[in-house]
Amino acid sequence: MVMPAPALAGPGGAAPGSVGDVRRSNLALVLGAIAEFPPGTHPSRAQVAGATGLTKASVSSLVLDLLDAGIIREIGLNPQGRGRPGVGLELSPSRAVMGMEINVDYISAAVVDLAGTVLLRELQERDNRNSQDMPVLAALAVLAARVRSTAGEQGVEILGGGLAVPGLVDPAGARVLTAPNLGWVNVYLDLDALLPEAALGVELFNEANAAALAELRHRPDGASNFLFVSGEVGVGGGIVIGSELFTGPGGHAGEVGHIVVDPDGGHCSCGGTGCLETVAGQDAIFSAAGLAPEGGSRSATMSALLRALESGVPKAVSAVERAGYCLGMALASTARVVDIDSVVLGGHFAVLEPWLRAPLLNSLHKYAPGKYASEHVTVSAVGEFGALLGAAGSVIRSLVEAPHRLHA
Amino acid sequence: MVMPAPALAGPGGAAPGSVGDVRRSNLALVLGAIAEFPPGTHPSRAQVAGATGLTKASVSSLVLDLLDAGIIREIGLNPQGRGRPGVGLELSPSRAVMGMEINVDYISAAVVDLAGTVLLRELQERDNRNSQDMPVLAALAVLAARVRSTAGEQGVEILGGGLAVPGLVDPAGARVLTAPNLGWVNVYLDLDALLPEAALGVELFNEANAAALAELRHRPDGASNFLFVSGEVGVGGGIVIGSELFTGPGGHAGEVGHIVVDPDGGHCSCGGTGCLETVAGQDAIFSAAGLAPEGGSRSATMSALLRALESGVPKAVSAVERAGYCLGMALASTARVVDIDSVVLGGHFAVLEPWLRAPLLNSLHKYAPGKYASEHVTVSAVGEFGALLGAAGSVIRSLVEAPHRLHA
DNA sequence: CTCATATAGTTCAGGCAATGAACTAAAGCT
DNA sequence: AGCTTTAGTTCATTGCCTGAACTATATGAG
Repeated sequence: MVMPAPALAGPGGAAPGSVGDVRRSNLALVLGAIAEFPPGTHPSRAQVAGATGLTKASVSSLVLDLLDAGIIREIGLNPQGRGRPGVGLELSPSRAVMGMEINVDYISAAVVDLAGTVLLRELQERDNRNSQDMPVLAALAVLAARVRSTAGEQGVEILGGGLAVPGLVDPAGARVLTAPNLGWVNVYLDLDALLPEAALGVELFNEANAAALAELRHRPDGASNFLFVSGEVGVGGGIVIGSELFTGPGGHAGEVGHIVVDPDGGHCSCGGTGCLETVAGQDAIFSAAGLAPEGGSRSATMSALLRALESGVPKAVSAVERAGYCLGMALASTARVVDIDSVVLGGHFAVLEPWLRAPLLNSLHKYAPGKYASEHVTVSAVGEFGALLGAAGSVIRSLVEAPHRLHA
Repeated sequence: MVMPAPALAGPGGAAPGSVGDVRRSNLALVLGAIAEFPPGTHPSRAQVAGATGLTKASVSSLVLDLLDAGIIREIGLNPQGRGRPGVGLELSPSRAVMGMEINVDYISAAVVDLAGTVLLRELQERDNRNSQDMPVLAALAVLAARVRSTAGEQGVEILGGGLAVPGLVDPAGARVLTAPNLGWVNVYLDLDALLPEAALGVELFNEANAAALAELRHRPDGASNFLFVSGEVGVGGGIVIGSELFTGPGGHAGEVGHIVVDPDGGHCSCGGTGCLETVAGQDAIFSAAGLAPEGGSRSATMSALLRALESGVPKAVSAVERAGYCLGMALASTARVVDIDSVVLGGHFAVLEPWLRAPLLNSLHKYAPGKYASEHVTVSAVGEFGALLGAAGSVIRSLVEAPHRLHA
């Protein structure tokens, strides 16, 4: 397949292109090629040249810049059979990024190296329901500082961070627009306080979006177009198209939890009616299954639901079946709107998949025949740490795509 | 606002950037600046330099290339008050593109100059229902040749063309995958036969997508994010985000006609169940209104429907109200998936808007409160020639974005 | 009428980045 | 030991943008 001709500036972007942009672009190209080599194998400059289409001379020069910036390092030799062996190149293991998460029941921070490996992870239980933002952020800052200093003792430098939050966010403005389960509305987060003096600062992400990005990286099938649906208290989603997160014009695309699946249904927290969330959200499933969400923690209730399903309690089974069926309707509509035909189930959808799967497939077959093959309905590969990994991964990726931001 | 840093090659695209790409990119930047100047005003090189951020020297050189390629021309002088007057630049009026359309009841061809003005238009009635593709294409080729020669007599050269078809298309493969109302399934179209030896060849478009692009250009409010829904025999749609058509990974995004609005509804031609099209497509509305679509032409039936609405025939009114209400549900879901909050109604939705509007707004308010303001629900500005204009406009735009394709 | 001023557009030296060819380096094979 | 093969570097060349100097052409003041 022929690659599209590169375009320097978009049609709207009135940025003039100069020769320096070429270097920035090629720097990213080279770094990307090194990053995308199968883990364990360390490409030589010559291999990078082959992969990128650049000449050996250019690659040598670009690699030098990346070495100077400390983003990559040389490691060992790489015999190719005959001839002079190449010098292996890899992403520097002493540079890393911090993934952070604020969720309803906990806060968490992890150090992820540039290759995507989790070096350290700490989780701190904390009831953030209807919490104030300041204390939560302060607690997270303490946690982050501790993890950071542990990493520092191992010679790992933190370049930047990503924070995932369960709610609608405005990344540019560092604002959480609304996070119903935290009780936050339009709060500004002082992100830089989380990682003082980190070279790249801290970026903000929606939880489901971040998790979708983590899936992208860790999918065994290597799919680059899919919808990630995350069942939590609410139902979130992230759309990945062409290995990119599709955020829509306002940055809030993929909110599949609020697709209408029951025109005559009940009210939703979003103000709408008959949203998927009112059928397939945790509270909805619990109450339809006859389990009280109030008595005890949410995870305890989930365990109770699983026990009920295993022993075949009719009310529980039909609650989950209804959720699966309605999820299918929402996915059918989504397929039509964004032309996607593969789904990854996360959150409680992953846990409930054995019971959800059949009604989900039925429903997909009924409402969008031919769109989703059964093997394209899969379960999350990253599990509950998806948001954390995705937030970190996204920051790493933006670094790989614009390495010139690191002094070079 | 700070413009995003230009990126030469995408993350996936393994195309190396060389210095020549800078020129290509800047060529497009300059041409785009000239094209986007308010019609009637002809910018000077100095003004272009100001608008693009390039130096006067670079602009002079780039403009020279564009003049040589015949894409622009110098026109008159442009006094700026004091000082030497600038030389006006404009898109060449003697270069044009042909927009073509194959629809159920007609074929059509128009010549559109680079500024987007329609110079010539011919429409030929023709019943293409369940037609063979070859004769239709042959008839269109004859029509196109005639229009082209008329244009040639006026000194206008046709650089390329765009063909809009009511069905799913594969533009790269020049294939119509399925066009239910033409009865076409996976037919290859010999597009180049339509405009032999045109410099840029002929591109293929989905009708609703092309119409969406035409809206983009002709919208009085200048909106750059909206959903265009076109009511025809089927219900088509085109999503415009950031002034770009959003096509999705497979190129078939925006098929809002097959969003599920009635889970217990009837079968749809797509194989699904309860699709919007089964409620708001022309045949569905006609039959719910008690009008026979068989007796007489479709436009006659539409006239009958309008008369019935004007005299308040209850069945007709409620059929259209139901269509509007269900359209609202589909738009509500679409808003959630792609984060769009503005709609343009085309096709019969535009004609029926006086009766559709109230139920549509009610439904939007109920299912997606706060998403669509009333003033963001508007009627098509281009009318029935949208597909034609959009197909041509898209070809023009791709030329403006890659002018180096013309010998230069 | 002439000269100062302001703006448009061109010319030219300088710098930067990629290229391709020539060259050096370091292995395996015979 | 010598040939071959592959990795990586050096260097002259080319292309493009930039900024400064320069030419061209208008208005307006004296």
